[in-house]
Amino acid sequence: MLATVPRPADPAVRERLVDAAAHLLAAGEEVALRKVAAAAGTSTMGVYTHFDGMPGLVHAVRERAFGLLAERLAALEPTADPVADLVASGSAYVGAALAEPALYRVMFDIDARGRPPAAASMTFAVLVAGVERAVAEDRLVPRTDALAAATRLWAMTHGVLTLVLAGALPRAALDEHLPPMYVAQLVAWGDGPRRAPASVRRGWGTA
Amino acid sequence: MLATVPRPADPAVRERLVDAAAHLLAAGEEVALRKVAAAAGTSTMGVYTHFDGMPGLVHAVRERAFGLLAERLAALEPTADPVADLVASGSAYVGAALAEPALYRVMFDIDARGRPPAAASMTFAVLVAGVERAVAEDRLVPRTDALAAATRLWAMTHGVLTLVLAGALPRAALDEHLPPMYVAQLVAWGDGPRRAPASVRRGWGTA
DNA sequence: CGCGTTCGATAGCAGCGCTATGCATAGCAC
DNA sequence: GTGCTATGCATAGCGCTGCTATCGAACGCG
Repeated sequence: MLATVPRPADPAVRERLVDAAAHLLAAGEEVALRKVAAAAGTSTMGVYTHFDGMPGLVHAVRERAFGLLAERLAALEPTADPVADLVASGSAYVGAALAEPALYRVMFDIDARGRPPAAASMTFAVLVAGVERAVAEDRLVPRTDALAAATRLWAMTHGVLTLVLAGALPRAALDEHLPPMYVAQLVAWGDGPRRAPASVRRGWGTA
Repeated sequence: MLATVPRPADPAVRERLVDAAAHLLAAGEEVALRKVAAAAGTSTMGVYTHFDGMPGLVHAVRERAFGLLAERLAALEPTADPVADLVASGSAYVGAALAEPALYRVMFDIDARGRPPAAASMTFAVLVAGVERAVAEDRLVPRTDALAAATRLWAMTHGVLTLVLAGALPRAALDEHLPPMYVAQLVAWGDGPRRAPASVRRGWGTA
């Protein structure tokens, strides 16, 4: 039958391709097949042996970006105040996006049909853990589970961020709106639970 | 000097080009120069005489899309409850985006260097008017001006929406998260004003 | 009517992602 | 060590992209 063993692909080439793509992205240049290959010191075929064409390469870049973001968030030192820590986490998230806007765009590219990379859930897990800690210390509005609260914080941050990156809102909107949004969303300043009226509760997505 | 008058460009061609582009977008097909020109029954040059190349055509499509969205929102009949009207407005916004996801993507394409089209501010103005009405009837959290509240509602909706469109959140997230987010953000269920602690107030965007 | 000016059609260019082909090489059998 | 095989990687080419140079035709005015 099959007697011999295939020649292994060079992992360094793969690494260099992802590096090159990320570098082009950070430099604001277009991430094109020939450019990436040239910058990685290889030929265009490497993108097809190591990845599944350009979409595969971009997916790898997103994977790495989410991994780095998760590390960055997990590296934040927790303080005595879990709510302040959530805010710091959000601030770090925004800071990372502003530092490399093109990378953030690719990470959440709406056209990316492929499901978000595995590392994305790791990033989200960091946020959920922070919310759970705040819940454990009774700092949040009751009746809101950690997963839902984390999702909402994420969506709010992402919403303001993308509008700023798209130029629809000025950069100052981040400082102006995100803090009060966070507060209104999750912090209970000593008062009780609230319920939404029925008119607010239905008719959003699936009609 | 100049004695004669230039031959006028046919406005119908321009119209047909925008139509064709929007139709391709709605059909999920790629909006390519030759496809648009063929669908509009003209040549590729029309895109350069009526617009400034493909980016210009796309800009025109966004302009039209924002205009239609503004009309759609303004057409909602106001009820006695301004807060419920705001919710209905948000629901209509989400419905429009879900009906034509590709169009919504183009409208808020983060790569669009050109500033958002003029019609976008008209769409936003409808939302601001709704919030102002709620403010006038004392239905909102005090200390929040209408412009800021409208911006936050917009950002929240846009955030959840884009995450859903990107596949990062299930479609059910719209129904699950947006209503409580709206409520937490703007409705005062009979209690007083709140203030964010200093730790939450700084360090977001511009550090 | 004739003129000037612009529209819009055609052809070609550089670049894109992708694939078919060819060669060199890494690993196993002996 | 030697031969074989399967794979990684390089090259060339295809069909497509947006864009531009060129040119004939249509229009409005004097």
